[in-house]
Amino acid sequence: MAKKTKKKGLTPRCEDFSAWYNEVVLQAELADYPPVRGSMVIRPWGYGIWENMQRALDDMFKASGHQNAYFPLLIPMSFIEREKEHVKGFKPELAVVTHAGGKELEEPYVIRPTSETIIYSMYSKWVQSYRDLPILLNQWANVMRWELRTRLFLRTSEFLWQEGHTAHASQDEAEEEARTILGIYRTFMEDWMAMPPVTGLKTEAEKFAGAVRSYACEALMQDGKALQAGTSHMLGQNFARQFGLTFQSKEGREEFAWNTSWGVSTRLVGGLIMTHGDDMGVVVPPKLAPIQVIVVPIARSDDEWATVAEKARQIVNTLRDAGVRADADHRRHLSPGAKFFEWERKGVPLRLEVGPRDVARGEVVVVRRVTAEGEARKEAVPEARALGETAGWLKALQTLLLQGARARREAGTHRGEVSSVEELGALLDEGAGFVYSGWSGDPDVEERAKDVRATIRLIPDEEFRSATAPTRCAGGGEARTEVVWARAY
RNA sequence: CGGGGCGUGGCGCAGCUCGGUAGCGCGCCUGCUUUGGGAGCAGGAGGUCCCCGGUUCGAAUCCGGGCGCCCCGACCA
Repeated sequence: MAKKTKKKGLTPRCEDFSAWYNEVVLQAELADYPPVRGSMVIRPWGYGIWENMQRALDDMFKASGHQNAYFPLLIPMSFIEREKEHVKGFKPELAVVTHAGGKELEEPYVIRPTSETIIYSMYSKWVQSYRDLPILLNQWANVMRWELRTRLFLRTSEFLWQEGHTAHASQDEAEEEARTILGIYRTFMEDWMAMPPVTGLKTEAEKFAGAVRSYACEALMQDGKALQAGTSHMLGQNFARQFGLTFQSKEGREEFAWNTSWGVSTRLVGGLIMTHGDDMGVVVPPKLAPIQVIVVPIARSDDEWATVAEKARQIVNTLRDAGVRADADHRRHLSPGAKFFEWERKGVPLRLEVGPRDVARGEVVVVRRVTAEGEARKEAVPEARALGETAGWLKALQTLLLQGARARREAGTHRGEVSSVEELGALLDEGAGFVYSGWSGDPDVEERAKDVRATIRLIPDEEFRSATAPTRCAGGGEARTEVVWARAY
């Protein structure tokens, strides 16, 4: 059996993480390559995960006072060009529509790489007075950034995301909004994805093009690389100035509004894979799994099949009534073993096996996709108990995944004095993921750190900072702040 | 954008050096037997060999040109 597993299994993560990732995405049927370079088809299993992410996030946005809206795919080129830093950041990766209706357009349209410009131009129409503020909108959309090097979910030319865009009457309020959203992202990543990020502020070099400040969630993947998983920007009045987004204040003065924008994308699916996946395949946290419990009937004769299939249906119905996303695999042309492998590859958290023996004994065999230390992977339990405890098992699995990811993040975090770029590079070479160090604030250090492929991921928020602040700097100079270094996706 | 690799049934590949009937594994279809960790046997379907041009009696194979994709590095959610 070991031989067979080896033959049909995935490239082990320790051997080639990148190959493992590509294989797992294809073999778990999360996504596939379409005939268009750099883009992807998200298959039902992958899209199901994304839909669950969307639902959770959407609920959180709504609960915090945001509404959804939709803005156009095409943006006049002149809009993108209006904010100086913004255009600098995006110009190289724009896809431009120059022809339509059989004619060359007078002004080309860009396919949105992000929607700040068109949205704030609309806000300027809608806002006259401070009474019209704040505007708290979000849109679920696709965007396009012409990427040179792409990877399924992690970086594709077209991707799906949500982009929130808000306008406020004061800087404080905008600042608070940006921080609130960062908190929502963090909560979502921890509670739903079981992917605990570090949060903080981006450096000038790493911030969003056009923003005053960018905040981000950075998660540590199993291979020790950091993934920027969500960003929230305080845009100041940069866009408001360019698009005439003004309002009359209580005092009667005309003022520019303060904006924020924030987003997470289908990249999160990639993060999920690289956080929890193992050499058998994907592991989907129960709260995001399109199918939480897969019931596999096992039978020899047609008679047996009739019995177990009926039992499987009953179990599925009972679980569904209890709010569990359950399904049964009634395909008869596949052996049970083949089904086991398939659903494990796809990362379904729990499997219930129902064979003639089990039915006779009033039992089912429960199999966990991941187990805690000392916990049985497979056990036969009375059917009634299984049905009663499924919700609890799923909850425990969710917790277990978060604990595991937390432990890996801690194990991959290096704290202590780092006094040179070379030392930083050595630490990363030795397997460190997040390296905390002091920083002088000099962008030149960031430039030099590129030699060891390291970037400052964040100036971490208070709770992530080291107990004793570092005194030395990764790149020389006086330590003014603590930063988190990593090699990043 | 630089470097590397690859384009041959749905997928993974061999064949190419040395030109001559297009092959293997998996998958797929049919039938029978199976089913508690990737089922077995028998029969069967399925190909503009990436494209264009050249050489040749004859090109998957040799020559020229193009296109596409994947992987590794610099920039980016």
